[in-house]
Amino acid sequence: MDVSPDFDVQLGRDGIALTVRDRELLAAIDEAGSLNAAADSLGRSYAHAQRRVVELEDAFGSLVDRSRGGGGGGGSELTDRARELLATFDRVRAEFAGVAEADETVLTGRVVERDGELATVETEAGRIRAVTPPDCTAVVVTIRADAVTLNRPADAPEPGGTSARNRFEGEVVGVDRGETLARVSVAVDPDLPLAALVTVESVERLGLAAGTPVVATFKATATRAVARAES
Amino acid sequence: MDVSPDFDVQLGRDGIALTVRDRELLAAIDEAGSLNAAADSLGRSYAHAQRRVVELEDAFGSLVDRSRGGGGGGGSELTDRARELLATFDRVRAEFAGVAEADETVLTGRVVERDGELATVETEAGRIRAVTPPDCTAVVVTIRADAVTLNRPADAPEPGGTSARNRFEGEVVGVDRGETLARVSVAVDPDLPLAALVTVESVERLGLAAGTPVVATFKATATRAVARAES
DNA sequence: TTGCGTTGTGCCATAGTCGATACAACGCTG
DNA sequence: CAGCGTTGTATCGACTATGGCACAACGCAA
Repeated sequence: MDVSPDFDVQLGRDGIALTVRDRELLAAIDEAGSLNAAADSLGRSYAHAQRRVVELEDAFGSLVDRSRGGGGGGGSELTDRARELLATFDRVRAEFAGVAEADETVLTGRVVERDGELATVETEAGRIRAVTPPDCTAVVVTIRADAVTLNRPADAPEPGGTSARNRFEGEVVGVDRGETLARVSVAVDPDLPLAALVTVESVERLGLAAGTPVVATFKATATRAVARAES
Repeated sequence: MDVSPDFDVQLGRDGIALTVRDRELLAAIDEAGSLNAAADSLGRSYAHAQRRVVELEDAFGSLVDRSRGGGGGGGSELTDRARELLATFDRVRAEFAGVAEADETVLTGRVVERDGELATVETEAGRIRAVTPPDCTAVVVTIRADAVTLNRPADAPEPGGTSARNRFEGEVVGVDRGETLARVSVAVDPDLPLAALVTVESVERLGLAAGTPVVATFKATATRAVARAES
C-alpha cells in the first residue's frame, strides 16, 4: 500500500486563510508590478484577483500598495508585511515538506505510564517516551528518521546529562548512502530496524557500516503516538 | 503579525487523494455498519457517499465490503486495507500537527559552503548546517524547538562522536514550564535565544534555570533553510 | 483635452461539489 | 409472496469558486 502523504499549507488569521494560491498571486504582483499583469500572467481573472487582495487585506492588514492613474497608468507593489507573510509561508511550507518526505519507523505498543501529554509506551523495541493524545492505551508511535541522532558508544551522552529521553543501543544493519544524506538502519533490542537520516559526513566520521555498534537517541518531544484500534 | 499555520493532510494515490472528509466517512461506516447510516450520521447524502467510496476504491483498492439484501437489508464493513489506510492517515496527520504547533527559532544568513542538498549557513549565531534548496545564498534557516536537545556541558557528546552536526554552547535565559513540557530559551553566541522544547523531567534532571550553562545540539537533517529575498 | 493603462466594481456564465429525491435491484424474514 | 432496509444509479437544484466582460474612476503624459 504505497500512498504518498501530501498537504496544503495555509496561514490563518481572523478566520480567513492565505493559501498557496494566494501566495502565487502575491508573488506574481511582486514580479509584474501590477495587479492586472499579475492576474494575466497567472491566467486568472483580474476581477477575482482584485477582490481576493481586498479580502486578504481585511484580515492581514495592508499587503499591496495600489495606485491608479499616473505614468503607465499606475501599478502595485507589495508592502513589507506582505513580503514577511510570503517568507513565513515559505518557511512553514518547507517544514511541512520536510516531514512529508522524511521516512519514519512506526512501532505499535501500549502506554504503561502517563503524565499529561507525555507517556511511556511499551513497544517491541523497548520503552519509548512520546507525546500522546489523551485517553488511549493502544497506540502506534512514529519516529521520524531525521529526529534520531547516532552516537559512538564511547561518546554517547549519559542518560542523566541530556534532554534526549529515548536511548537505544544497537548496531548498524545497513547504510543507504545518497549524495550527501544517508539513511542508516539500526537494529535495536531484538532485531527491529530503526531508521536514521544523517549526513554522509557523519557516516564517515563515525565509521558507520554494517555491524558498527551505535547508540541512537531521540527526544520524547519529537516522537508522537496516535491511538490505534485495539485488535 | 501573528498568523496561525494550518494544514490539510491527504494521502494520494493514482491521482486521487484521500482527505479528512474521506477519513470521516470511512470511520463512520466502520462505526455504523452501513453506508447508509454512516452518511446519515454525518449529515451527508447517501448518493454522494456511495459514489465517493467507489471513487476511492478505484484508486486504493477494496475498502468497504458491501452487501445488499439479507437480514437487516445488508450492510457494509471496512476491509483491512481501509483500516490500515485510516491508521496511516492518523499517523501522518499527527506528525503534521506536531510541526504546526511547535514553535521554532528562525535565523537569517547566507550559505558559505554547499554540498548537494546540504549547506553551511553563516548566521548571526554562528555557522549552521542545514538542508537547503539549490541555487540560493540568502536564506532563512528555521530550527524547530522539538529538534534541539540540551546537554550538560560535561556530558555533551564530542563533535566527532555524534551525528548531530550543529552544536552551540550557551546558557539558559528562561524556562517556560508547562505541565509536562517546558520551553527553554538558550542564549547562544552573542545573545540570540534558541528555543528548545523539553520535558519538565529533563528540566529538573539537568537543573535548568536562568544562568545554567548548556550545550544545545541539533541535527543538520532536521533543520531546513529556505531562500529569502535579498534585501 | 485626449489617450492610456491601471485600479475598482458589478453582473453574468461556467464548472465543480454536494445534498435531495426517486427508483430499481438485492436477499433474507415472516 | 409481501415486507424490509440495504446498495446502486440517475437526475435535479443549491451553493461556491472562478473566469469573462463591461464600465467608471484615476492621474499622468503628450
